[in-house]
Amino acid sequence: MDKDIKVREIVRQKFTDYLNAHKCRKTPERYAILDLIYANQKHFDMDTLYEAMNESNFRVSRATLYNTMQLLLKCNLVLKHQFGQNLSFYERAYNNDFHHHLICSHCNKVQEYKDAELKTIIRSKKITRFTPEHYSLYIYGLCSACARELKKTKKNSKVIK
Amino acid sequence: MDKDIKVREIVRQKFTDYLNAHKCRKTPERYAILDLIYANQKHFDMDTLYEAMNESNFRVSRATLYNTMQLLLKCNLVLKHQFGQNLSFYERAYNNDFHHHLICSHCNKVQEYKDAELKTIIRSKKITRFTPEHYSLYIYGLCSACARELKKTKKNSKVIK
DNA sequence: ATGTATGCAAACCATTTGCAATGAC
DNA sequence: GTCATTGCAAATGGTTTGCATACAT
Repeated sequence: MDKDIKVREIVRQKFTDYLNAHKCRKTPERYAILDLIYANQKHFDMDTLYEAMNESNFRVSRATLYNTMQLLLKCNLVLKHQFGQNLSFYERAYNNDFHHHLICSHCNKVQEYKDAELKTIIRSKKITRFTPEHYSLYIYGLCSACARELKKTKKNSKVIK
Repeated sequence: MDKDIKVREIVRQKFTDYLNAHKCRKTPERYAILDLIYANQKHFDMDTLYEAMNESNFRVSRATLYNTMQLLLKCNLVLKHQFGQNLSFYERAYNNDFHHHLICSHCNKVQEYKDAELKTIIRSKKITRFTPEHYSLYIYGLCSACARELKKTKKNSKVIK
């Protein structure tokens, strides 16, 4: 798609600007990682990205992956999420359909949740002595499947007793 | 304070209810951990809690600490936060002055941020196929000290060039 | 030519696990 | 007495680090 190519160019440019401003080298590894992240849409973890990089024609080490990810986080091209487990999730930040996250505290499933009103209100907040860059809203609770399952279990245990 | 003792009794009761409902044993270790958490007000990490437990007259192992924390999380007496680093922070959840979190992406300092309007709006959201229990809003950005420092650095670098 | 970035392997460290001993029920 | 829970020490696994080599500048 035209749009995807355009996005790719824009984020490459933003990355270049950041690397220049911080006197970092513009290595092919760094751009290959950025490209792969922006070629896909969804959340990913480091292991998935590592595997995907290896399957592509550009192999990088885990060290480089972590190093690059720190740069991408610093220039706000990637967002990092931790949903209570010890695994970190990432997602692209530019041109991303903005959303919040619903996390099931029973099965740990994560769903995206879009709410324009919330987005607007949170962004409009003026905070004294703090300059916001981005934010994450995590809503923890029960997904419909787990709610159903738990209700069933409860009913059964009543019958048994 | 009277109020603190009352809170202590209430959360102990809630914990007892949970342990009974799940046929878990009511060990002194578990109550000692709960008491210590509710004797203090602020955020803490596992290491701090472990040290504090050891300094108190009730020594527990790290294994028990983690085990108990999982129970306290499940019965919503404790909240867990991860602010991007690999360290998890916790705070008491009952009778807690509800707040959001401002995280400086430069120095990683975490501040509490209270906003009644946000709280009300987020809580009022009806989400299809999801039953919310609690939520976390993390706002990332620059704290005033870092904003000032960065401005200064920028100015200096201009002068030098 | 210089020194940053890479790959590799080892180190790190918060958290988890296995197991024998303890103690709640 | 039974079996969940504890403490200990070892294992786990995501992330970081040290160092020699490669390569962007």
